[in-house]
Amino acid sequence: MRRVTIKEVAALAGVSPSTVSRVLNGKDAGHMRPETKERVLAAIRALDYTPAKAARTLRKRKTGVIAILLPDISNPFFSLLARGVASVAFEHGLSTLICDSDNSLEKETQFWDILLAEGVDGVVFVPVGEPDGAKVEKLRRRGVEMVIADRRVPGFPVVEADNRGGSASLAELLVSLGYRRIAYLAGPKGVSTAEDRLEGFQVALEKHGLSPTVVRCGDFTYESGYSLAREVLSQHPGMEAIVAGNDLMAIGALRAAEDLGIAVPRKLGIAGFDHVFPADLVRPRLTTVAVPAYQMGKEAMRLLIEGAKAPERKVLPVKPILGESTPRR
Amino acid sequence: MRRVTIKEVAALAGVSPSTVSRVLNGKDAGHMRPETKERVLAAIRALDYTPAKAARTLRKRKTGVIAILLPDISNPFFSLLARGVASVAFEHGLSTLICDSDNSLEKETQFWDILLAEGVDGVVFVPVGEPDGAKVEKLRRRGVEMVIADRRVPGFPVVEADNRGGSASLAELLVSLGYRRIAYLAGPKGVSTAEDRLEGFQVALEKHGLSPTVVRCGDFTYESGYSLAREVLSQHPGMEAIVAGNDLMAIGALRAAEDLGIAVPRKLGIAGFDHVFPADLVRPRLTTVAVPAYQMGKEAMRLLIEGAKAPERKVLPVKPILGESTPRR
DNA sequence: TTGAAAGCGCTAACAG
DNA sequence: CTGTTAGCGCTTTCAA
Repeated sequence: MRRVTIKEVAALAGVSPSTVSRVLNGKDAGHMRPETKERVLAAIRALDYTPAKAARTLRKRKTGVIAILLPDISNPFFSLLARGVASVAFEHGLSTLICDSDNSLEKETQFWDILLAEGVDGVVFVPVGEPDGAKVEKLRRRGVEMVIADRRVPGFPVVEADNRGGSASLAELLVSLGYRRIAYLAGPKGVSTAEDRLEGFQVALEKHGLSPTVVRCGDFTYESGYSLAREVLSQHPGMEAIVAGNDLMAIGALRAAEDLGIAVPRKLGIAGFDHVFPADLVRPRLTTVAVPAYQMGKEAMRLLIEGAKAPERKVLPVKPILGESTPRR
Repeated sequence: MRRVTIKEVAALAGVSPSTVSRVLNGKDAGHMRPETKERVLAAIRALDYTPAKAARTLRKRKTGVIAILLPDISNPFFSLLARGVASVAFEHGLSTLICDSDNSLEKETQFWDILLAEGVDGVVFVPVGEPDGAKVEKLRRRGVEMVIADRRVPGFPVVEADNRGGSASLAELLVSLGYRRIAYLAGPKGVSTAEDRLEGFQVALEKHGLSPTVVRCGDFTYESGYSLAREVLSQHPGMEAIVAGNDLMAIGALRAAEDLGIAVPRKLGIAGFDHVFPADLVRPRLTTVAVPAYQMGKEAMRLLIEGAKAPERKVLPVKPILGESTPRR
C-alpha cells in the first residue's frame, strides 16, 4: 500500500515535518503564521494526504480504536447495542472493532489476545458466560479500559437494564390477568441477565403466594425456546402461560404452541423480554418488556470514555409492553 | 497502556530482538537451535508478551485488518453477511472492522478516509447507493483491495445473488398461482439489487403478456414497505398481489394489509425477497426467495483474499420459497 | 514561530 | 545459526 508521507507534504509546503504535524494536531493555536498553515493545508490537499494511523499509534501509545466483543451480531438485540456503541465512538473520532464471539467461550478468549495485540484503547464487553478471569485481568493490568454491557461481571463497571424490576412488573401483570400455572423458560445459568429476570419474576409471584409451576433453562436462542416449550407443553397439559427470558425464546415458544395446535392466547399466554423488532412482527404480538438496547450501547460507550470518573453501575429503566399474546379476563 | 516489548523478551531469553522476531514470525524453519527457540518461547510465556501490532504494521506495511462497510448492521441480511465475512477473516488471522454507514452516503464517504488512515488491507463493501467515485478511486490507487457484496459497482469484483433469475422464478410462480393484477414495490433506484429484481420480474411477466399494474420505489426498509403498500392498496382496490424488493418491505406490506382489514392471502397475495429470519416469523409465512447472506459474506472475503487472481464476478444461486402469503387456485 | 533529532516497537537486510 | 543496523511514519522535546 503506497502511502503519501508527512515528509512529502512538508517538502511540498517548504516546511519541516514537525510543522505539518502541528497543523495536523491542532497544536498551532495562536503561535503559527497563518500563511505557513495555509501552505501546509494546501500541500495536504494537493497530495490528498492521510496520516498513517499505525505510526501515530506507535508514537502516542493510543490507537483510537475501541472494540465491542459480543456473543452474536445477528441477534437483533446485540446489533442494536453495537450500533449504539459505534455511534458514540464515531462522534468521538474512534473506530469500532466488532468482535463476534459466536456464543463460544473459546473464541471469546482468543479475542482477548487479538485485542491486546491490536492495542485497543477500550472494550465494551458482552460476555458469553463466565469470562476467562486470567485474560481479563491481563487486559486490566495493561490498562485497557473495559465496560460490561447487558450482563454483570464482578469488579467491572456495567450498564444493564432493570431486569429484576421489569420482570417483577411482568409477573404482576400476568397475575392481574389471572394467570396462575406459569412455566418460566430462563436464559443460561451464570448470566446475570437471565438470573435477575428469573429471580425478579419469582419474588414477585411469591408476594401473591405463587411460584412458577415449572422452570427450565435455555440459552436465549429461538431454538431453545422452541424445544423447551414443546417439552413443557406436552408434559404439563394444563399450563396457562409460558414466560421466557427473552423475546427470541418467547417466539420459539409461540411456534411450539402453534405446532402443537394450542391456541395463543386463548389456551396459553406467552411473554418475553427485550422488545426486539421481531416481537412486534409475530401474531399475536408479544407481551414483553422493552429494553433500550441502542441506548445501552451509547451509555456503555460513554462510560468507557469517561473512564475512572464514571459510575460503577448504570441501570436503565425498562417498560412492560402489553401485547396480544396474554389477554384473559 | 504499558507494553512488554520484544527487547525485554530478548533480554530475558539472552538473545537478540531479531531472534525473538524470527520465532514470532515462524522464520526459524530448520535453521534455529531448538534450544534457543525454547528459551525464547519460555521468555514470551514468562512475560506474557503480545507483539504490538502498530509497530508491526508500520514495518510491514500491512495491518492485518479488513473492513466491511455496510448500510445497516441491524438489518438481519447485513448482519448475517457481516458474520460470514468475519468468520473467513478470523480463519485467516485477520481482524474485521465493521463500519455502519447508517444508510447515509455522507457517512459512507467519511468512512473512506478513516479506512485509509486505518490502513486496512481490504474492504468488503455494500454501498448505500452510487458510491463517491473519487474516494473509491483513491482507495484503489493506494492499493486497498476491494470487493463489492450484494450490489454491483462498475469496475469492481462483486459477489451477488442471482436476483434476476430469482425474481423471474418468483414471477412465474405467481402467474402460475393465478395472480394477474400485481403491484411491485421496488428497492431504491441506482441499487443494482433493486433494479435486477424489478427487471427480472417484469421480463418474466412479459413472457405471459403481463406487466406489473403498479410499480413504486422504496428504500428496502420496513417503513417504506408499509407506507407504499398502504398507498397502493387504497388507490387500487382490486389489487391481487404485492411483490416487494425485499422481505422487510414485504413485511411492511403485510402489516399495511392487516391495518386496512385486507385478508392475506385470501384477498391479497404478498411476496418478498431474501428469506431473512423474520420472514418465517410472520403469519402467514412469507413467500420469498432465499438468498444465502452468510455464504455471500464468506465468498466476498474469499475473493478479497485471492485478490487479483479471483474472478471478477460471482453469482450465488437463490431459491424460491413458497410460503402461505400466496396460495390461490 | 519553526526546525532538528530522537525514538515509539518491530522486521528485514546484511554480516558474521 | 544469530546479532547488528537501519529504518517504517509519526510526534515531541529541545533549541534556535
